[in-house]
Amino acid sequence: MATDRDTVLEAAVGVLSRRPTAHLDEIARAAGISRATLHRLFPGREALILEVGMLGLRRFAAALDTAAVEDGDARAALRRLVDAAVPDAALCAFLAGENQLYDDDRLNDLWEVQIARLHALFLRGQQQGVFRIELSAAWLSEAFFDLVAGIGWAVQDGRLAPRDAAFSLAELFLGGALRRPDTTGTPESTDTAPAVQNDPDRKPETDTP
Amino acid sequence: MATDRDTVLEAAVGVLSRRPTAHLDEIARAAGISRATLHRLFPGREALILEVGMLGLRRFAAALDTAAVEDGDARAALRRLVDAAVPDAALCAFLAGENQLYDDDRLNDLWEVQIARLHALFLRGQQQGVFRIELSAAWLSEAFFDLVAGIGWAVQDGRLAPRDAAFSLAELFLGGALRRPDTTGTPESTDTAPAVQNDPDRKPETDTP
DNA sequence: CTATTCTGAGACATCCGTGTCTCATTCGGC
DNA sequence: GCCGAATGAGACACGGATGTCTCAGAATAG
Repeated sequence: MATDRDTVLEAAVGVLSRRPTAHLDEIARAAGISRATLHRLFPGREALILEVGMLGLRRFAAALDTAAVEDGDARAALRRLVDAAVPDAALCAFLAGENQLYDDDRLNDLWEVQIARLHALFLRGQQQGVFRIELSAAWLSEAFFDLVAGIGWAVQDGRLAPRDAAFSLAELFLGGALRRPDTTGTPESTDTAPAVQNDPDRKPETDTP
Repeated sequence: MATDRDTVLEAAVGVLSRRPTAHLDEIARAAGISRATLHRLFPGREALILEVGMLGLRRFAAALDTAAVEDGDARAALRRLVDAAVPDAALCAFLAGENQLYDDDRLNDLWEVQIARLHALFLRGQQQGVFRIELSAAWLSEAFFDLVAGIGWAVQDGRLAPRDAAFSLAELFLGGALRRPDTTGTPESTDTAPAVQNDPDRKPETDTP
């Protein structure tokens, strides 16, 4: 069944996102299968890496879809995207580290499309007056993806609790590190939760001890 | 002379930060030397990688020193750190991607020390009321380093102009992506440059076309 | 100008990961 | 309980990167 392949791919990500040069032995062990079965599922290392990348891009594209980033207020859309993308942050971490070494056309095209959607989101937000215009939309896109990857690494290594991931990402990226001098009555607290309290309707996610 | 070694190491970073599996041939060519000379300078691949990591950590430690992150207002200290660290962002990008695969004690110890200094800076800033306390100092440290690495990648690939690097990093990290509803009269614009203009006294850096 | 040192180019052996094979064992269906 | 399919374990050859060597040419000091 296809689920089996995806399970193996996710296990592979867990190893490859931290050590791109990991041997196939290690990946197979992490997936709980033998090297022979790994070879039966994927013709070779190159094919495995490619499929991991494709899985990551499919997940990120799905996150953009479920978040409906093309609709409505850009700030709310970004918050939705954070919630949708954080569960697959490990995949994104892998993509962030390895996307430049691919030379597969399908994957590169898919990558460009997703980045363009992210870019469009920030551009729209700037036109709406929601996002700052002093920072280019391209940089906002890239920095957002870098932080998603950082979330993935931090969660994977146990430095960040999964339940804090979405909040940490959204708050830092949207509001920055500086404490707001006075959060009462700021216009941006009208339709979203204020910066100083947790978003109550984010899903708690499973803890990984 | 030792400068020669560092020159080779910087060339190696330019290749390794994007492709950790690059062959020694490629690294030697990027450094403008032959593979034989590369072997004369560094006993082997492992030693080369290790020295690249050590160089990155030394540079980052030097940036922490010159920025005097232990002194004064935390926000101003962070801005100084940004200016000091951005020129070596490529080194930091390499460290961010590879620091977990080292098992050298010297390097790991040095790494821990620098991260602790960064952590202390954010903790101090939180105690001063400068940085937000809803985000843990550990996450702020990690996210900051991730963004420095992102700056390094973006500049290296030509997606971000070097002259915009420090500004983009400082503004996004400190202020976030959301447009401030009203920047006039905020206490945080008293001792540092306002958010919307570039820092005039940062060094311009050479453009890489 | 000469001698010393350093560098580049190439050849060579070695090591390690990969890809493929076979065979015993186990799981699941009948 | 029997049979087929799938899996795991191991062996083995291949390929490529690495490490080491030699030698010719260039650079530099004297």
